[in-house]
This record gives sequence, C-alpha cells and structure tokens, in this order.
Amino acid sequence: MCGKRREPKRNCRCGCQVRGFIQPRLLLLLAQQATHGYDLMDALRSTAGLENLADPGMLYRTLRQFEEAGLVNSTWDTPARGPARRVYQLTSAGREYLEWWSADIRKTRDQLEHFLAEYASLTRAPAPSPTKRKKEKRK
Amino acid sequence: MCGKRREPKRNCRCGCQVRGFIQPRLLLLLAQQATHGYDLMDALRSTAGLENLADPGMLYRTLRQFEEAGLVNSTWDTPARGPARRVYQLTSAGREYLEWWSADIRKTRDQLEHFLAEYASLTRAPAPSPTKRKKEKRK
DNA sequence: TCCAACTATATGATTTGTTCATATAATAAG
DNA sequence: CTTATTATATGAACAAATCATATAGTTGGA
Repeated sequence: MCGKRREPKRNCRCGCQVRGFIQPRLLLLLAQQATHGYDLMDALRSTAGLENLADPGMLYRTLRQFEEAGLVNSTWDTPARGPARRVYQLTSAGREYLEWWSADIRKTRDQLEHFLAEYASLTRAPAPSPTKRKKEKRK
Repeated sequence: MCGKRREPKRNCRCGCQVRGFIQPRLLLLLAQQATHGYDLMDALRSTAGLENLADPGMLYRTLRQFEEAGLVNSTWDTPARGPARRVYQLTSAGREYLEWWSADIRKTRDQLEHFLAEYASLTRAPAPSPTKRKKEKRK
C-alpha cells in the first residue's frame, strides 16, 4: 500500500524509514572526518539502503540546520582545482547530540526487534487461538 | 536539536521514529485477532515506546486507508451495551502486506545495527586517524 | 571551441505523515 | 443531571521528505 495506490514513483516513500535518519548518519560521518556536503552525499549513496537519504535538498538543508543549532562549524575550502566547498566539522555539542541519537536509535532497534519477534511467533503458530487481550481497568 | 529549538512540545517529534510504523503494528495486531479501533489504540498504548503511535486521528485514518487498499474488511458490531464499534479483520492481501513489512523492518533494523556498530567503533578508538574516504571514479 | 558531464551548493513548490484540536454519540457511574 | 468512559471521526496546522530546478566553475572529449 502506498497511500492511495498511485503510480509507482521513482523514490517511493513506502516502507520502513527512520524519520530523520539522515541526521545521525551525517553526524557520524562528520565525527569520523570533517568534510563537505557533496562528499557526504557520496558517502551516503555508497551505503546500502541509504541511497534515498542522499537527496541534495535534504542534505544541504540539514547541514545548515546543524550549523544554526551549533552542532557543526563550517569554513570555505577553495581547492586549487574544482569549485569551492563548504567544509563542516563537528562541535562538541554535535558530538553530544550524536551520543543522544545513538541511544535513541538503540531504543528504536529494540522496538523493531520486538515487532519481528512477535511476527515470528505468529507465523510459527499458524492457527492462532483467539487469545483475548485483557484490558486492565484503571483504578 | 528540534528543528529551530522551540519550546518543548508535549509530543515532540524529535528523535528516531520509524516512518509509518503504526501500519505494521496495526496489521500485526489484526493478524493476532480481529478487533476494533479503540481496542487497537489500547493495545498500542500499552506497548512501551509506542504510546505516541496511538493518536486516534492517525489510527482511524490508517484503518480506513487499509480498507480502501483491501488490506482489511470491516463490519459493525453492536454489542448489548456500549456504542457500536467497527470491527476490522485482516484479508489475505493484508497478511501479504504484513509479510512485506516484516522483511522491510528487518532491513531497517540491520541499518540501525550497522549505525550502532560504526558508532561503537568510533567511540572505542577515541583519536580517529584521518582515514581518507576513497572515492572510486566511475568509468 | 563548444558541449556534455561532473563537482558543488542551494532554494522553491509540492506531497505526505503526524500531531493537535475538536466533534459526535451512546452508555455508565456518581 | 453531570461527568467520565467507550467509540469513531474530521479539519487545521505543522514538519519532514521529495521533486524540480537554479547557479557556477571544472574537466574531458569531439
């Protein structure tokens, strides 16, 4: 199902995507090495399953937001050849935020794990006896 | 960071959320047992970390979309006491879609796992030697 | 030399998903 | 007779993601 079952789009939003996953990905890449937007885009594109995170629009906007929020600093790099590039480097606030993200992502992973376990137990027991969900009356 | 660092909201969207995660959750619940919206809401609310998926607006809209897409059928149940309730039951198309979702969620979990592994390796090696990312020139 | 492809950054418009607010109605409890 | 609970639902507002497009310098080839 894709909303109203329209024509298949080039980049269908259907399916499981982690909201804002571009943020921790970028922070992690910048934690590994200070670099510029285009390079980050390349890095995302070459990571399996993250190709669609590499929309230039999202990417550059996110980097600007990071800077506004003080998570990164940027300086212009004018290399001998090629156009100028804005190089971003993580601040300590950015590192903290990355830390927070990783804790958050751990929680989300646990939720997905929980879902998968439930689904597996369902498919193992093909004839589900109608197990009534109890609803505990509050107070 | 929360967009533009505004006042804390009651249900801040910040953080890692799986886009559309209410969909597989509902399908799984309905695969376990045919039931109505309010009961599904209760079930979601009692699952840790999924409380905010239980917005009535989202929930009822999603159920209607499911029906439009042929993933569920609904019938009215008018119990001896209490207001009428629309009971949803999963169709075979719905079961297929749930299957597809579980495969998709597995992928997402793997991505999160990959992120966490990378982050862990970064924090294990506190002084990151500037490991240049190679960019393979395409043809 | 001109044109295409690549590197690099950026913004506007639109769509979709989520949240918030609110409406309805029947029943149950005090 | 008022309030709380059960139950379904819609409209408005907002946020995130996508799609489309703009720019400009560089590199390589015809």
